This record gives sequence, structure tokens and C-alpha cells, in this order.
Amino acid sequence: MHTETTTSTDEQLRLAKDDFITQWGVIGNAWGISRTMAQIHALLMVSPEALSTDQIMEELQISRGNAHSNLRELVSWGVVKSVIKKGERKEFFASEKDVWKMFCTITRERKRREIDPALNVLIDCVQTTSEMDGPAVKEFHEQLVELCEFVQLASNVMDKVATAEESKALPLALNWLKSRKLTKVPEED
Amino acid sequence: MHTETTTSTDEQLRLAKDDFITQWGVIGNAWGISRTMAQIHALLMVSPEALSTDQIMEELQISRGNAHSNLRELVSWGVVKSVIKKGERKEFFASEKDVWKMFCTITRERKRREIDPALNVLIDCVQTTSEMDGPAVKEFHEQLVELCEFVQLASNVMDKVATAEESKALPLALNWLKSRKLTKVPEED
DNA sequence: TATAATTTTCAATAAATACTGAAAATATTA
DNA sequence: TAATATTTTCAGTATTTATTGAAAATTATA
Repeated sequence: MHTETTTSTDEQLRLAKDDFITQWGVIGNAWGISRTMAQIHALLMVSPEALSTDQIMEELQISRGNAHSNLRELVSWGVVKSVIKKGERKEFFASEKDVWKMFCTITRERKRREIDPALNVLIDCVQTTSEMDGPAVKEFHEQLVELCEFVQLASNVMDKVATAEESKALPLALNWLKSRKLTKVPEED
Repeated sequence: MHTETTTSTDEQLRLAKDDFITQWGVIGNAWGISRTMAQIHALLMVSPEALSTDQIMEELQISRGNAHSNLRELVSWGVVKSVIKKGERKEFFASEKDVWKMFCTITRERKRREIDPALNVLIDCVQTTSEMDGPAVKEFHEQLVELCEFVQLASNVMDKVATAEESKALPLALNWLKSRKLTKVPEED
């Protein structure tokens, strides 16, 4: 029996997944999502099985508190669901895997958390300034109305996306874009 | 001469602008933009004139270094432009005021900074896994391809938006959405 | 050229955010 | 019920990000 010189398929797969998880963490970080949260999400996206908190802690080498709070956050965003396995006492977690469903879910949440509050603030500002006069006020008011209408439109668009029940609806709706080859974009220096 | 009991129009306007600037800072913060950067942006959006670094420092009560680096950042995003006033030695700054142009500019930058790097990472992962075999690998590979195609589409959409030369093009293109009344969305509790 | 105005840098510090690990609370089984 | 498994909380700590303010570098004027 001689020493294995090639990496086994399982090992290769594990390494590729680890790489993806790490990279997704970096991406998430660049997008303003905490590295750990992005990593948990990535791990669950590429896990055929739902995972327990302990498995996630083990895999990503993070503490229980960290795993716990990030899992709750992912669940609150709707991209991860808690799964009960029969015969098992603990909670398991599984990610939504359909990219379009994920997109719709995140859009709905972002609208609720980020767009609606901004809209409310802007509407308040618009109303305050509509009761004042003078040319300078008018200019300011106009600017606010433009901003407001923009955010309103964003809000409407996001509503449409969020309620695109069938995950297949959007890809089709966006068919006006020809697909391109899978070619890397030149990197920054 | 009796004491003024009502606030002057100028004072009212100043207060309304201050309020907007503060609120925009809060919104920006919720969107992952630093409070100060959002405030500078807001200030410039509602200033009829371009402002100097000193005026911005004074207005927002921030340090020179802070004002400086955030202004550079805003300029690098393309939403603020440096303006040279004749007879004046210092640099002045003015914000783009057309909301749609702003949107196109930000979209272009986000694509370049956030989408393209992610796409490159995903393409690498897809390629790595395409050279491996086994059913588990195939499942992983499929998931990566879906993600990749999604990001690719996002990239294409953003390209279209970014190059929508005329700022009027997009509002028209998005006409499929009926406008709604300016009504506040119910707040969270 | 020297002088003054202005911009840029950056070490030090403050503030915000993320993470740990263990204790407390809760839920499950015997 | 008690014993055990599991989840949740949270004070303390580490890490990251934002800000200050003054010195250095740059640019413009006399």
C-alpha cells in the first residue's frame, strides 16, 4: 500500500467548498454584511443537509453566541429557515437555495428596513417645506420632492419584485438582456 | 421695536435644511454609509452654491481631516464634483442634483466595486468545480452556476442603467408603475 | 525667491461593531 | 418531578471603522 499522492474527490470537494465559503465571506464583507453571517449563509447554501448550530460552529470555528446571533439574523431576513428533524432534539438550519427566491426575499426585507423609513423621513421634510414660502424654500422643496419621488418609485419597484410569486417570473421578465459568456471582468489594481 | 415672536423665513429654511441633513445622515447610516459622508452629501444637495471645505466643517461641526476624506470619497463615487470659482483660491464642492443621474452614477460605481469582484470570485469557483467529478460535486457546481448567472445578470442590468445616457430615459422606462399618493408607510414598533 | 493659503497625510483616539464564553433560561426526556 | 439537552442572553474583550488635530506637503501669490 503506497501513500496517496492525489487528493481524494471528497477532500477536493471539501476544499472547494471551504474556498467558496471564505470568498463569500469576503464578498459579503465588501457588501456591508458581517463576514461571519455571509460565511454561515454560504455554508448552508452548499450543504445538501440542514446543519445544527454545533456543526456550523465546528465548520467555521466560531463561538456559540456568534453562530446563534448570526443564524437568528439570517432567519429574520428570511433566507435561512429553521428545520426540525424527526428524532433529533436540536434545531437545524437550511438556506433557501433558489437564487431568485432569495433575491425576492431580500428585496422585500430591504424595502421594509431601508426604503420605507427613508420615505417617511422625506415625506415629513416635503410637508414641512410645502408650508413655507420664498424662492429659496421653493428650490429646496423641489429638490426634496424629486428625491421623494425617486424613493417612492424604488419602493414600488421593490414591491413588484418582492411579490413576484413565481421565482421564474423575474428571470423571464429580464429577458431583454442577452446573456454573455462567463468571462472575468478585468481586476482593479 | 418689539421682540420677534415668529421665526423669520430664512431661519425656518435653515432649520428645515438642518433637519433634512440630520435625517439623511440617519438614513445613510442605516444604508451602511458613514453618517458624516451622508450629511455632507445632503448639505451639498440642498446648497444653491458650491461650498468650501471650511464652510462644510463649520456647518456640520466636523474636523478638517474628516471633511476632507469624506469629500474625496464622494468625489470618487462621482456624486460630488470639485468646482473652481474664479478669483477664489480654494476648492469648492457641488453635488449632482439630478436624482436620476445620481442613481446612474452610483449604480456604475457599485457594479465596478461590488458586483464585478464578486463575479470574478464566482467564476473561479465554477471553473474549479467543473474539473471535478462525483454527484456531490455536481450539486455544488450547479448551485455555483446559478449564483454566477444571477450575478452576471445583475451586472448586465447595472451596465444598462449606468449607460442610460439621458437621465430622463429611466423614469420613462419604469413607467409600468403607476404612481401612488405621497403617503407614509406604517412605522415599525 | 520667500510668504501665505490651502490641501493632504497620519498617528493618536474615540466610537461602533463583532465575537467569545460562560451563566441563565428554556425545553425535552426519563 | 429531576436530570439533561439545547437555546438564549450578555458582560467583557477584540477588532474594525470613524474622527480629530496638528504637522507636512503642496500650491499659489507677492
